[in-house]
Amino acid sequence: MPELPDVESFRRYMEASALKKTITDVKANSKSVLAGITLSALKKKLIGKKIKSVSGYGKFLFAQTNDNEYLAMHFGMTGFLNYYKNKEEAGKYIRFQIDFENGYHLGFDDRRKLGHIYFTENLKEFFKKKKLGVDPIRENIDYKRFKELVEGKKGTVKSVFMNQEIMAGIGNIYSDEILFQSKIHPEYPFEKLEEKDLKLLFKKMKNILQLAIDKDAEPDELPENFLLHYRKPGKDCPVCSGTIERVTIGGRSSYFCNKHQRLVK
DNA sequence: AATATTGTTCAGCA
DNA sequence: GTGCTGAACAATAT
Repeated sequence: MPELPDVESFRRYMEASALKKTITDVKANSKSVLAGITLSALKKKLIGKKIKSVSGYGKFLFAQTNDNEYLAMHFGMTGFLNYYKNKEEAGKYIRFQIDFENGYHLGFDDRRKLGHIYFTENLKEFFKKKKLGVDPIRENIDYKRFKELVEGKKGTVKSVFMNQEIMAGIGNIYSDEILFQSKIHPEYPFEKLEEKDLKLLFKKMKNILQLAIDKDAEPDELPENFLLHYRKPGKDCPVCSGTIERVTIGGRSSYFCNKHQRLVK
C-alpha cells in the first residue's frame, strides 16, 4: 500500500538493509520500470557507489549516493522492496534490482508494473518537475501552513486531499480514512467547508498518518474501528449504525459511511 | 466470468 | 486556467 506511511516503512527498511554497501550491479527486468534514464546510464551512476542515506517525500523514496545524487523510486499501486540473498527469497515480480558486494540484492517488486525508478542530481529540481506539493509529515506543517496550502481550492474534499500538487503523500486509502474520521462526505465541496471542518481535517490527517507511520503501515496494527478494514459496500459502519457505501471520485473508489458522513449538512 | 485494485498522466470537454 | 471523466498503463485477486 504505497502511500506516505508505506513509503516511510520502505525507507526504514532500506536504511536498515542497503546502507553503506558497495553496489556491484544494477538490473532492470521490465521495459517500463526505468523513467527518464537508461539502464546503461544508471549503471554508470550506481556501480561502485554506496547509498549514504534514504529519505522520503510524498509517495517517493530517495536513496542518496555518496556522490550526493539520488535514485528515486515511486511504488505505483503494488510496489515494495525486498532485501534478500538467495534466489528462493526473491519476490515474484522483481522489476528492478541492485546487487551489493556482500551477495545481497535489493529488489523492487511490483506486480502491476505501475511503479517507476528515476535518477536525479537535484531533489528540488525533481520535486519541481514532478509538481510535487508539500509533504505534510516530512515538513511537519502546522495548521496555518495547511490553510495556506488548501486556500481557495475547488472541487470535492476528497480530490483536494488526493491531489499530489497540493499536498504530497496521501492516496485513496488514507484520504478516505481522514474523511471518515472527520465525518465529512468525500464529495462535499471543499470551498463550503467551515473553519471547524478544516481544523478537524488537519488534526485527523496528522494523527492518522503519524499513527500509521508508527505502526509501520501495517493495517492489522491499526485500530479496529478504522475504515480501512471495512472497504466494501454494505458493511456495517464500525463507529455508528450506518452502512458503508461506495462512490467513484476521480476514477477511484471512495468508501464512506452513509450516516455519519453526510453530503448535505 | 465479471469486477475491483493502495497511482499517475493525458486527452477531451464543460 | 480549472475541474471532471475516462482511458491507458498492467496483472492479478476475489
